[in-house]
Amino acid sequence: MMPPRTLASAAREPDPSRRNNLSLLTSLVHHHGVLSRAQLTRHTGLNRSTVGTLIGQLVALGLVYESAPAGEGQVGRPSPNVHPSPSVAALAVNPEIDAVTIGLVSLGGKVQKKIRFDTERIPSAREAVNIAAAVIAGMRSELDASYRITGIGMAVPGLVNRDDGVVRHAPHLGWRNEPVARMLSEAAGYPCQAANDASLGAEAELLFGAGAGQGNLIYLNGGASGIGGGIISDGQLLRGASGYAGELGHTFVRSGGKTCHCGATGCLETEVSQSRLLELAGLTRGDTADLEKALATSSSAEVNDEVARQLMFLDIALRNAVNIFNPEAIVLDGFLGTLYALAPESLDRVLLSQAMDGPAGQVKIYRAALGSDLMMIGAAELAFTPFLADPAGLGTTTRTAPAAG
Amino acid sequence: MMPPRTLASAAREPDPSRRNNLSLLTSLVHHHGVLSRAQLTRHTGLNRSTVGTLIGQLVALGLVYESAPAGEGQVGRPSPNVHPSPSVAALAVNPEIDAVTIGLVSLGGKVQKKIRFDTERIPSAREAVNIAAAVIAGMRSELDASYRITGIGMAVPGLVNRDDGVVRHAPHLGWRNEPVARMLSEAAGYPCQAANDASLGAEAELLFGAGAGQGNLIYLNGGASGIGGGIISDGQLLRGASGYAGELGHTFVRSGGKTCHCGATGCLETEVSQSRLLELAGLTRGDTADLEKALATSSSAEVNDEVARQLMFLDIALRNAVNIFNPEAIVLDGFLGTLYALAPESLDRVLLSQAMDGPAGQVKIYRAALGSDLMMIGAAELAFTPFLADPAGLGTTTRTAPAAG
DNA sequence: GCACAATTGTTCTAGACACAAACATATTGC
DNA sequence: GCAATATGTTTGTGTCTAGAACAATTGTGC
Repeated sequence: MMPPRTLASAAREPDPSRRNNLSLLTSLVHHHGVLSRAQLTRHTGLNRSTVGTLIGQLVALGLVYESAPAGEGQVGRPSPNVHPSPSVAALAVNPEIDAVTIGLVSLGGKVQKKIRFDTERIPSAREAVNIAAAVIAGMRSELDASYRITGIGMAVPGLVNRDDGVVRHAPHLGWRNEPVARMLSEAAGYPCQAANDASLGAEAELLFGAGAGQGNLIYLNGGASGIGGGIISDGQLLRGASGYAGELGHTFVRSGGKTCHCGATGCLETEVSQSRLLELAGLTRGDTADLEKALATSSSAEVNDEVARQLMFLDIALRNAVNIFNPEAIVLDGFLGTLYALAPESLDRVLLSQAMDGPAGQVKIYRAALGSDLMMIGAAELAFTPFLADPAGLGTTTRTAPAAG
Repeated sequence: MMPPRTLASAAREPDPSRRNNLSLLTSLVHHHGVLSRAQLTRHTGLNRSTVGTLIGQLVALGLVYESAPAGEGQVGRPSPNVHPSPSVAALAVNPEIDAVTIGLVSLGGKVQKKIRFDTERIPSAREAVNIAAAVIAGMRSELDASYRITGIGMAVPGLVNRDDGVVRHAPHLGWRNEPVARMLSEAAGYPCQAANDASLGAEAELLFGAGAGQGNLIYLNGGASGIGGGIISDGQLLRGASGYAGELGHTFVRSGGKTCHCGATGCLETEVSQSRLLELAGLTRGDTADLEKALATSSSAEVNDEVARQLMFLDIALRNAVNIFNPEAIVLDGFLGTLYALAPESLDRVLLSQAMDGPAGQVKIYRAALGSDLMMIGAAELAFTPFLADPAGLGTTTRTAPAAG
């Protein structure tokens, strides 16, 4: 019953051990930026000669390139540096209430291009997809000429089923059950995956930002449209059964609080909000940067009270999270970073005294480091992940002649 | 041609791929109990012939044995069943406020022996270790004759640093900074690891109990000494930076609540407690079984109110946990299982309406299934884990001489 | 009952791969 | 310059898994 064998076009399957080792090396280079061959040998524990052949294969595939050794300081033969190829890249898409941002991120986490398309009103899923597809179509000739695209990653502020890329509910965008990944994939012609924006932010901060190197971190982002969270445990993003995990914005922090749009009462997101701060600071419209400036210079008692109140609720949520996760780091982004900057010692102290001895002992709070590139890097990681799991697999998908970086 | 080579005493290191495959097979057999060779072939995706040689090696090592095929129903040559060897076993130790329980659990999760040693007062760490060591010494000749022991696992109700086996703080036992793993290891002569009891309970329920087969579950246990929790995410126990993760008993559920022994206010553990229920039910002393009987037959309004109150707080904690983890299952043990049994539909309904759409959609609540064997199985898993990671490695460690103590 | 299909264990062979050893190369320190 | 050190490179070897061919065992159709 066996016809000759599987179709000849099928990619040559390498042994799992080879695939695993290539994946390991590529991931290291991607996440560290530059590493010497000797460093790679030490990090992987592989043999010198093995690393040699593996790097050779990666170079032949065009995934990394080697440069002349730095050549100073060390005794012994200098080891060439291995860089991620800038021509391997992923597309990133981030729809928000007032814009759709499209980015091009190359291996190594470098944002090569970022295009923010402002919208007059909140975009529908279809509109967001069309905008993204149009921008990508515009870049198409450049992409085909100079890049190998691993796919598209989409960061959506809402509940996203990571398995099928369906947005279950994005309250601030007003989306419900939108299969955005499939829509964008069909419209743009690249494979696409979607996930919650804060989860991707957590991943980006873990790999390239404030939490670099930590295995356990909590990322909390406060924006115009609420509070999102992402949790990294043991180096892995917490996904949950469908990829909905991480909704720390709906932590219970107050008995008898207002009803949240999620249906419950006393959620962190309803008690701690940027809009209330903006209002008190006398800013009718403004972003996080404006807010920070206003709050730092304000001496109004009303403002100070509100800041203290919000810090108290933030503390309850963080205490909870620390007890549950025992993280090494907490990364605060957006206006939550602003709040923390206003009174860092108070939050540090309260957390230390109120959370349990063990978990609180080591935790450190950081402000986010990646700024506006964060979402692009996080979303791109979504498209890099399958590629990193089998770097040689992309070889078969290679598009027309690339130019060297 | 062959220079000295590495010292002859060094264990023969198999290739990582062989080790990995042996580990995979052994874990499957351990967690499923019995599997046919054909099933193993399908589950692992390995070749028939490869599975053959691997099973052969495991049989030679005495880790599994084969039995005659069931021989019915299926067309084709019958495939022999592969069983975990009952002679491979781990020791389990669980100190509590009124007893120390020592168990012997064999591969496959079967509790072969369980000895409960009642204590007149709360045991100190030294006393608990001495009791365990004495019981193990008593079993020593039997262990040496009929078992291969992978090690000792200890389940402690408190914060345990999993890396070094130090109990940071066990409030109900009154232990602080006790290096119990090292102490017991020295006293009993077997390698020992320690972890939080509820975390191990979660793992046991995942592998052998109510949550079998689920990748994401939350386990909550309510006992005489408070509420402990364990979280399984993507098939892995959440450990956190030091293994302290999972303290769901200290989730914030009430503004202005009493101060908990942990230093914070409004913890789940202070609002939902077994002792208050026992009191109202008129039981001066009693365990969970007594309580369940009393509550089910009681018609006192006072009791009903208290049950409703506790259910409300439990719901807040569960809602939080569901939003954060997006689990498939919640497993309630101890008196929390009792509470749930009293009004299952109310908890189900509230959870569905108050938690966010996505995460709550799929979650199911179960009562724990393993009963009193739970802690033994969970603690033993602690000692099985390193063995399962390298099953062939144990062969070299096989004991013959008993003297160690 | 007997032939045939279906499924699985068994044996043998070949290809892939990582490692170790020996050799080559490049830099530091004296 | 020369030794010491560290690393790239080349070559051979042992291990391991997949695949093919064959054997064994059961169900099914006539």
